[in-house]
Amino acid sequence: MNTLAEENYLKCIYHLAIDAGVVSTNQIAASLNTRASSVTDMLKKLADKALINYTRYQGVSLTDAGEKIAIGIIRKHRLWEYFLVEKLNFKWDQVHEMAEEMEHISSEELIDRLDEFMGHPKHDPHGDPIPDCNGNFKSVELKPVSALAINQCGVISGVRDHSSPFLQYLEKQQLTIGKKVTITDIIEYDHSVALKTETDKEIYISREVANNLLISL
Amino acid sequence: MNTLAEENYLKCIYHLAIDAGVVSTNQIAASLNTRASSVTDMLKKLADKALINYTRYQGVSLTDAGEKIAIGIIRKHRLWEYFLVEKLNFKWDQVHEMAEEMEHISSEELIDRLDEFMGHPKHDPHGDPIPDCNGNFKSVELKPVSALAINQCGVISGVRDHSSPFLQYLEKQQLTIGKKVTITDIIEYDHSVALKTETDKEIYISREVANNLLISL
DNA sequence: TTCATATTTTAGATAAGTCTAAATTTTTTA
DNA sequence: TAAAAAATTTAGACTTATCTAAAATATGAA
Ligand SMILES: [Mn+2]
Ligand SMILES: [Mn+2]
Ligand SMILES: [Mn+2]
Ligand SMILES: [Mn+2]
Repeated sequence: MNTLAEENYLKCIYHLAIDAGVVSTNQIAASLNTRASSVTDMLKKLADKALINYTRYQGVSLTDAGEKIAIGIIRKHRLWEYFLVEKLNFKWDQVHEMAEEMEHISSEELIDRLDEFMGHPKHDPHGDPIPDCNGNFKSVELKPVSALAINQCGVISGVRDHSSPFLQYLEKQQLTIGKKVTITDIIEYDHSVALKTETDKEIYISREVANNLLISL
Repeated sequence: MNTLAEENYLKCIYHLAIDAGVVSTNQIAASLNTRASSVTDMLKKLADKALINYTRYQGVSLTDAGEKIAIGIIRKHRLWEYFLVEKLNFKWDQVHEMAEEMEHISSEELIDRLDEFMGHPKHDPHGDPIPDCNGNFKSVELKPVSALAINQCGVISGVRDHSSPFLQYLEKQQLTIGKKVTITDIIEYDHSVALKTETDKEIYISREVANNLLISL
């Protein structure tokens, strides 16, 4: 099978390609905290294994085989995150690093049984969709709070920033996945936003937070 | 922390030292399916880290620090095996290889919460004791069936051979952990043994099986 | 006790994954 | 469109963990 490093590169390329399509060497290097020269070395190896489409200086994309592997790893990552939160009572800001290790446990049968044990969850603790055992998942179009207008309402369904400080902040504000919110005000001056929760509590968030908090309408 | 290879060496030395005290280079090489020269290289590294006591040509033993790490890995291995059998419904012959990977997941908090989630089990699916979060466990003195006399009885509490074929065979014979058995006959000619279960079913096992099936009296 | 054999260590290579520094190619800017 | 800047690749080196072959040490049988 594939090494841990190869799996991490494939997953990284998959995530970067969601916005960009073709992914550059420097993007990968930045995302994996490594050097561009190291990335080039690995790209050659992945291209030899037919997991990416790669032409020198032109960036890369995943082949179908590469994408399948990447989605498999993401499935494992998200299922383990769900397990850690739902069964072991970790907070949503504590699980990512552990899942980074657990996503490389190789057994497919293990992950399928874990999936079944937890009742085939559709979303991980951060609202991201969990691919099924065939790699299928539907991604709902989400909008950042910053893209909404006054009086629009929706359900908190995802985050753009997965960092611990951001997630902890959201939890303290009770802005967690599944909560229904309505935009009550948008301050022109600094683009900060006022929200109302179901319990009519009013919460003010900065433009930065509004950019990273995703809503389904 | 320690690399995966280092952890595997420490665990291996721990297991070999249970019988022998001091462990030889060749024993480790045989157990890890590697070459004596590779073992020597690693022993130097582990000695530098003060995890083993090592003098050239004289074999090795674990230091307290090394033993603590080894027991921690064994704790993880056995807890994951328990999880796989009790929560994910794997058979006892299917879990060892998966646990070999999972025992290297680093988080201590994860394993402590897993332990709690499962109600602090005392033994893994093969009857081996699970160390607690301080590394403590009591190992009961077990005897192979081959060491018992006619009419002696006891409870199946462990196995010496953890291979899939052996465990599958035992399961088919319903000779599983916790079953109470009584020796009804010992054939002088080939040292095979006849056992009686609680349900008065009579089972004949070879000397080899009798050697690998452990009983607590 | 001595020598043949077994065990262990050393020497020198290899592969994976990473790095720095230099060379090359592409892109931008003037 | 030609130089400057940025991006990418190549060259060569390092670390970890492995290997084979040769050398060193220990062991045990005569
Ligand atoms: Mn994550
Ligand atoms: Mn997640
Ligand atoms: Mn095991
Ligand atoms: Mn076990």
